[in-house]
Amino acid sequence: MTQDAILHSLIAENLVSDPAGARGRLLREAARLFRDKGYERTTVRDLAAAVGIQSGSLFHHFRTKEEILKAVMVETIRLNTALMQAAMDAESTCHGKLRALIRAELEFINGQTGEAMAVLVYEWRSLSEASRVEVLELRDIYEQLWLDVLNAMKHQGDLKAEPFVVRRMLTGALSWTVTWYRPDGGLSLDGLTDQVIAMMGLAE
Amino acid sequence: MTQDAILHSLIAENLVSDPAGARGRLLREAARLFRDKGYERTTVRDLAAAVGIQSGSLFHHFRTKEEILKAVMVETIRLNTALMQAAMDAESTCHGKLRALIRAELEFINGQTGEAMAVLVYEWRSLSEASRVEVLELRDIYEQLWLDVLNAMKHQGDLKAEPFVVRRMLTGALSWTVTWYRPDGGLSLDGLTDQVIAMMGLAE
DNA sequence: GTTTACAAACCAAGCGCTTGCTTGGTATTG
DNA sequence: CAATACCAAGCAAGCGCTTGGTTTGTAAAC
Repeated sequence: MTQDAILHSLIAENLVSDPAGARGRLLREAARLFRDKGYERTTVRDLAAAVGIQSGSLFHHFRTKEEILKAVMVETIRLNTALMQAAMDAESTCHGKLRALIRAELEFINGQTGEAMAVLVYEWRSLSEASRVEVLELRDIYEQLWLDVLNAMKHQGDLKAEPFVVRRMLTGALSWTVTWYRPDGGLSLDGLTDQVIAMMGLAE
Repeated sequence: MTQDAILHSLIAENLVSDPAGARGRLLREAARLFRDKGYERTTVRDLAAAVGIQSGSLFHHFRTKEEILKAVMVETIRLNTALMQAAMDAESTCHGKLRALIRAELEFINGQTGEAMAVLVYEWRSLSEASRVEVLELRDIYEQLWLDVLNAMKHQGDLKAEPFVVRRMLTGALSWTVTWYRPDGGLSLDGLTDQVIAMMGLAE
């Protein structure tokens, strides 16, 4: 299944919004604004202007501003979990799977869904308690993909540190790339993935 | 020089505020509130209430709310740069220096200055352009300490990846610990430092 | 050792503005 | 001809910050 096929099957199941639709376009703009200015600094007037409607009209699509934030996060996790699962399944060895996970997450963070990923990582404080629970449940599924691979590597002796610590370190390290890495610079995404593998002393 | 001696010499030079004074106490509470709720969600009324004064009285000490944020950041960098320099100077080998840097940064993030460090890392978007320049200048000094050590290790062959990439990965990984690591749990700060070294394949 | 002078620290009140959101009505679409 | 999508206007609340006046700490003057 191609990335595009995965996206469209999720759209068909109503798990993510069609980026071409009104709702999808709003979520895309919202992600960009939330990342650039932060959720609190982004006003409903900003959001409305970004898609060319009046601020009041937003509330036909979402009951509250926070619901927009939650939707950005939920849809992003759903899509990226599916994409990541597919990327991992294509590999046979643990080493290959780990590389696929790192590569995929770097792509999420620095590619098309980058705005939304940054929001997911850095704006969870702005979620209400209820929304937080909902988002965390989805995140646990995503995280389990990582832990399964890292645990296997630990058993094989390829990994010296504790898997859950390593995953958390990688979460921080990879998400932080959004603040400094530019895909159009001298370092490609594959090159960046190589650097992470090398930093972990796993290069062949 | 002990950590306490370093702190007091900086206070004497008027580079950081005495934590016992009115200004110091406010900055401490501000750091806590900014970390817990974010800068935007924290109101001047929150800040004033935290130190037991009226909101308007804040503006005798700081001209704007943003000046409070800047002060938290600037004073934190100044203190931590001095502490880190001292921790590094106490080591002779590159490996020892790197461990000291990692250990020190983990301490900054998860210790007493933890609130302020989290603000420094995650709230820079709320700074005005002018303040940002000022803070970045101080940060460059701090970062150079890391790069010097990592460059030396690269030359010695202990490090396979690019120093500037490694530093940025470590920045993300270490600062992210604030979201999950609890010093009173089963893992000590030294243990956590060991995990980082092990993850980099540098354990002996 | 009391008085006087003065600045720093603070309070009570509130101004002007922006915020998220509501309302009542009008196009547009199937 | 209903449902959906939207607009124009604005409300109530909360925001950063200002203002005019009072308390408090301190140190010289008597």
